[in-house]
Amino acid sequence: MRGQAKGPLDVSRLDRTLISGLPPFEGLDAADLDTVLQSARPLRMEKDTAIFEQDGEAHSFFVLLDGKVRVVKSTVDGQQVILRYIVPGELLGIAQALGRATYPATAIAVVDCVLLCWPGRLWSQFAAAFPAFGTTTYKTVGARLSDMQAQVIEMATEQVERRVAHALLRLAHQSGRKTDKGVLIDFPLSRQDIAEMTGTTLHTVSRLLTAWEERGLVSGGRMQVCLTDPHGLFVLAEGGPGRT
Amino acid sequence: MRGQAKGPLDVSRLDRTLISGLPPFEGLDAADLDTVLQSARPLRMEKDTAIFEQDGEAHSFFVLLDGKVRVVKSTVDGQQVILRYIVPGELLGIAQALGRATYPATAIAVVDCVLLCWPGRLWSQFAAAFPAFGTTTYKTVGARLSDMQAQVIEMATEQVERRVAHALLRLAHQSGRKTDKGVLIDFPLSRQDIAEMTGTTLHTVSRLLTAWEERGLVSGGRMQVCLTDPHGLFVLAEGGPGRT
DNA sequence: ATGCGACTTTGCAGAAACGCAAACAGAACA
DNA sequence: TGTTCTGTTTGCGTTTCTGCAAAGTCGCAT
Repeated sequence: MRGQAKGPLDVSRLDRTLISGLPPFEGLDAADLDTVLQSARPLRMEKDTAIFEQDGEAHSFFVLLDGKVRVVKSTVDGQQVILRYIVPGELLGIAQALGRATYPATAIAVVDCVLLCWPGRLWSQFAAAFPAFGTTTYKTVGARLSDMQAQVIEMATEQVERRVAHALLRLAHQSGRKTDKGVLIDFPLSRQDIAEMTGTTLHTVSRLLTAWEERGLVSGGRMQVCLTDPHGLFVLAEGGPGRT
Repeated sequence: MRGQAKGPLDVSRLDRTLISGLPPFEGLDAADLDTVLQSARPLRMEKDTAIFEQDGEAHSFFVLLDGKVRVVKSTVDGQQVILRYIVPGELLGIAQALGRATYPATAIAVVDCVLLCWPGRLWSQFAAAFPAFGTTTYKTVGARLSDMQAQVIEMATEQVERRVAHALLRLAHQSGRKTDKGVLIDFPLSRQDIAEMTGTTLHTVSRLLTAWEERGLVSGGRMQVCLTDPHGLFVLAEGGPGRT
């Protein structure tokens, strides 16, 4: 079992410092945190396993402590769309907060992950007992609504090249790690994944990335993307003139 | 001043029956409704005027009592995208509920409208005093998040013809009126509007509609669309075989 | 070391949709 | 009753992007 010796992340004994810094629990004092933790259950998910599935009964909600999670929705005819990536500290599976009985999407561990998990019925209790928790959750939902609206607008008004550039910049911003080569997107990411984020095909993504690599904007690799010139990519993503 | 003699919609004296049946106020008793109404201000908006503007200070939230409202977002370079249409009984401008200080989009009266309006700071008071109000609001937000996700998926996976068909079916479902010719979309709707809902151009929409008219699926008119064969359109929107 | 499976690249043909431009139609207004 | 303005149609050339096919590459397991 790997991921066991992951530095400070020992969930064998739930300590309030695990969650004390996280946005959803901001404004809760030590006693509150302990209460919350008492009903929490730690959870390890291996890479490429599903944390919950679209249309499955929404039995629990989660906080991601470590790792990366991909939120995917599938169409009836089997196509997939990646709605967002979740990074440590974020809530996921909060169907309850929205009055839903089933999960609207599937969540998949992109790497080995550590989460905390609560029974869904506790959500309303937490929200009632700790107003700050409810408030920040709803802010999160509001932020996700904003994100989705932004994505709709992007897909409606921008063409593929810029959409892909934007997607990479967002990922780099969210999960980028500075290296000597540039900003590396810090989890395995295939061309297919990028295609599913931007509503295009892996072919087009591949062509774009090779073109960009020739222009020195990115450097690739199998399941791996590194932005060698983030600013150049930004110029391309915003109104910059196309290729000259 | 038109719209004045609009049947039962007399807002000169605010009566609790104005809002008693509406989803956001479900579960409030007569006294609660009166309390809510005491701080409400009725508002008439003429056709084509803005109820609130994108990035403007979120001073108020609203309930639409009569009319139709278009929610629009503009990009930096002036392109517009129609995010949704609001029908009577729905809340709008609930930026406060999401912890936002400014409106994320512009709302425009598509026809002459009647609304109720409350100062934004009252939102949290209402939510605290009338839990049902808060809960249903959040369900609304959740539903809108779902809608947006669905739209992202649609734009990512379906091509223009189907997107337009879906958009028309949604509008017909939301605001359709049965006539002898079929289901008429009950407010002025230009080709350009349809284009802005679906992320395409008015040219393409026009071409599609004429093609459909020839196949007997819709019948057009200036600022007006009528679905003469909703089921045929549905078949086209879902996986049905393209033109034979 | 070798073979398998996955991810990736690349070429080419063709479809989908755009962009421009011009003509057209209908409503509103004077 | 004309005139203007806004919305609509339509043709044509062009770009963008897809879809398919085939080959290449890399990591991993045996």
